[in-house]
Amino acid sequence: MDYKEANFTTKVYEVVAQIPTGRVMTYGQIAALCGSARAARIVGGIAHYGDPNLPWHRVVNKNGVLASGFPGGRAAQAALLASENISSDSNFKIDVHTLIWHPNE
DNA sequence: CGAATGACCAAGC
DNA sequence: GGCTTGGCCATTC
Repeated sequence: MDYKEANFTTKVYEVVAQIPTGRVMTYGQIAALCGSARAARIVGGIAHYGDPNLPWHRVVNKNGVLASGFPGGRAAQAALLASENISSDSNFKIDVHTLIWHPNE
């Protein structure tokens, strides 16, 4: 992919699409990578109105808990995560210390 | 084009 | 310690 000339939404698509299996990212992290550290809500908005083919199930909030408005509920998202060896607890919370990934590692 | 929304975050009570 | 309020900023109607 090319470098600049990308709108916020386009960058979010790229970032989310590049999250490796078995890893997750936070909305704030993605927003910061896209140029607006405070635009975490926008990432969520894109997730709702944007491309449904992207692995949004790998995106969680800063607390390490699965998002709320996921189609089918958090149980559906947890099931997808379980398919990728990501374990979530009874509160749909994941291990932020281990599973959070960032592209520069 | 203007106003409202939103899958969040941080601070306050 | 958990719940409520306000602010953020791009996208959508």
